[in-house]
Formats: sequence, structure tokens, C-alpha cells
Amino acid sequence: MSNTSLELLIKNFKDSFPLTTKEKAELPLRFTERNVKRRGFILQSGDVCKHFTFIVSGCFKQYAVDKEGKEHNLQFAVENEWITDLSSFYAEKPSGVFIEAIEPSLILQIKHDDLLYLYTNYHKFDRNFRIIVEKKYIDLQNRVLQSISTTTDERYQNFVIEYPNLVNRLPNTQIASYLGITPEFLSRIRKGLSSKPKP
Amino acid sequence: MSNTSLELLIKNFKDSFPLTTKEKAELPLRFTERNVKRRGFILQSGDVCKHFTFIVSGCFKQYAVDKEGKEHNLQFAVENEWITDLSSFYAEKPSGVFIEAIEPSLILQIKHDDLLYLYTNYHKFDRNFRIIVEKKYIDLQNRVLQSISTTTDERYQNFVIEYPNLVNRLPNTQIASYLGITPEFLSRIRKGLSSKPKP
DNA sequence: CGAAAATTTGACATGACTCAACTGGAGTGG
DNA sequence: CCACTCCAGTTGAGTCATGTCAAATTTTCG
Repeated sequence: MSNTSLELLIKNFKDSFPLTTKEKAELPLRFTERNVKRRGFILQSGDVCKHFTFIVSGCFKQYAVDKEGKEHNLQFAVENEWITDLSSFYAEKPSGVFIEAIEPSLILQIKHDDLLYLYTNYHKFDRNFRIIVEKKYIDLQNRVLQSISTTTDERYQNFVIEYPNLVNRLPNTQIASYLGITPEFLSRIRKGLSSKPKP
Repeated sequence: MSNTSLELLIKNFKDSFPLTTKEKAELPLRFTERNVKRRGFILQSGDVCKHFTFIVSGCFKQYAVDKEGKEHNLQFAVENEWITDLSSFYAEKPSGVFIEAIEPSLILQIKHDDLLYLYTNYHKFDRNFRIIVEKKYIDLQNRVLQSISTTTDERYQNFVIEYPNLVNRLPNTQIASYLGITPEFLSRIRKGLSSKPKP
């Protein structure tokens, strides 16, 4: 594991509860560094999700594919964020989603058993991963709230405000999939058609 | 705290990681039992969410109110489940949601500081609350996936299959609010209009 | 029992999708 | 450097999904 990767990981934990020297020493033993090419997968539907992944650099999307073959983006994740399919990872059951690199990426991955080892032997990891998931839960809940209470316009505006960096990095097709609308309709929203009052 | 309440709480933890005798002894000291009338609030928008709540019996809804005064249900929770506004609870900031009893209910509540006390002094509570939130996260993610990938019909059908007990206990208005549709349209879905081919 | 809430229904308006065609860049190979 | 393809993005026309509003009916709960 490279030094810069390790430092970013330590810094990420530090934002919740800083690690002790002994805890820090575990990281290179338990995490594996890996390069992923653009369009590379770290999880495919049907496989068991074996890793909890920390993104050092790059960008990923997590999506499900419906019966008609359409992709539906569940989330994006960029550098200094975590991604996994929690449901598959903990239950060790086949996943229903894909996790794919949108950009060439550098990641640190920990296997299920190694994470359980950390949980069991160090109180702090239980705590820090509790907080990681809590933050993700809060994001998801805001998203659910938006999906049931706002117009599609507003949801797009909010996306632009909340993830300005993603708007530049992603094609609109991907954002449309995330918002649950067609690319054509997103195009019209962007043109401002739907917000114009009649002349 | 009554014995039956305590037993249900212990049993709830046991489904993740069973508590030791010492840990069990903390529960009556840290949790407070409370009766809530139908339509009673345990959290109102604008207030800080001070408790993590375990439901012994009864049923609650968590919802946000938009500018037009409409309610949007984020989640329901029944006996043997947990409910709080995580975002307000941990940040100790004013909440944007209400949590209201749909039925007369009996609950156990723990305050922020008491929960932090348990987290700090007993590894097991960090772990068990990590698992509680992970399960809720998985539910939410499935919900997001449905909202961006399925028709309204399917979402209602899934709701009926996944929460058969709730369908009996809740008025359809509440379910419509949860699904993000109008009560009128839900009524039509239930009539099967939207799936019927033309005569 | 009586008031308030929930449900259903009809007519109409609007949001959002589909499909097909067109535009305009970003590679790629000659 | 040009011609070509490929893909994201845009646009228009028609259609289906869902919302709005209003009224009639039923259910629920105090």
C-alpha cells in the first residue's frame, strides 16, 4: 500500500474517531491496494460482494439492471468515500447490483473476514464503520424524501447544488439514470422548458 | 421499566449480538419507558431529536411537511423496531421531520448522552447499533432502487408483499404518501384500472 | 350517534415517456 | 488534414401515467 493512500485512509477515519498507532498499524495488513481501469468492475450482479472499498482517487457508480436491460444508478462515490453493497457484503449472498469505475481509479479494499477481525479486536472500527454507515443512511434518507416530495426539476437543481463536482465529471445520461428519468426529459429540464410560465 | 418491555429489548439485541449480564443491567438505567397516545408526537420538526426510540408496541410514522403543507411519509416503524431522526440526533441540530404515533404505543427511549455512554463503555453497543443502522440502510436502498426502476403499480404490490401487516394497520392515505403518489391514484391502482388492457 | 377522515369516482390538465430524427463534438484510420 | 463513425445531447410529435379538483359515499373513532 502506498504512503499517500494510507495517509488518506487514516485521515478519513480521523474525521470520525482518530486511530491509535496500533490501529493504524493494522491498516496495511488488512487493506489491499488496487488500480481499476475505466469501465472496470469491482462488483458484478450475481457475485457475492467480498470487499468494503475505500476510494483513494477516481469515481464509481453503483447500479442495478432491470428486466429490460436498463441501468438504474443507485449512487456515485468519489475519492475519500466508501462504497460496497452492504446487503450482499454482510449476508454473503449474491448481489443484485454492479459497481463500476467511471474513471481510472485507485482503491483500498478490505475483505469481509478482515473487517470482522478489526471489529472484534478493536472497538474503534465498529464505531467508525457505524458512523460511515450512519452518514450514508442520512444521505439516502434525504434522497428518499426528495423522491417523494419534490418535482423532477427541483431534484435536478438539488443534485447540481449538492454535487457540483459530479455534474462536471459525469455525462448527463448517468445523472438522468440516478434521478430516475430519461435522458431526453433531463435535457428538457436543463433547457428550462418545464419552469417557464406560459407567455 | 416493565419486565416485558425489558425482555423484548434484550431479545432485540440478541438477534444481532447478545448482551452480557453487565450490559443488560445498564438497560433499565439508561432507557426510559413511555406511553404515547395515538397522534402523539415523539419528535416535531424544528426540535432537536433527543432520543433513540425502541418500540415495544404500537406503530409510528416519520414524515416531512412541504411548503404546501402536504405530509410525505419517510418510514413506518412497529413493535420490536427502532426509530429516530439520525441526522438530528447525532448532529444535535433541529430536525426537519415529525415522528408521530399512528396507534397508542409503548416505547423505550434513550437520550443522546446515555447512548454515547454505552458506546464508550461497552463495545457491544457500538456494534449492535451499527447493525441496526446497516439494516435500515439496506431497506432504504431497496426503496430507492424501486423508486427509480419500477412502476407505481409494482411499488404498491411490493409494499403489500413486504409489509402485509402494515397494509391492514394503515389507512391507504398513509401508504400513498409513503409511495409518493396521491390517494386518488392509489385507489385506482387498487381497483386494477392501470393494469387492465382495454375491453 | 355525529363529526371527521378515508375512499371512490369522473372529467380534465399536466408531467413524463417513447420513438425517431437531427446535431455536434471526440476519436480513428486513411 | 479529411472523412467516417460513434455517442451524448437535443428536439418534435404523439401517447400514456399521474395529478388536480370536485362531489358522492363509506368508514372510523371519540
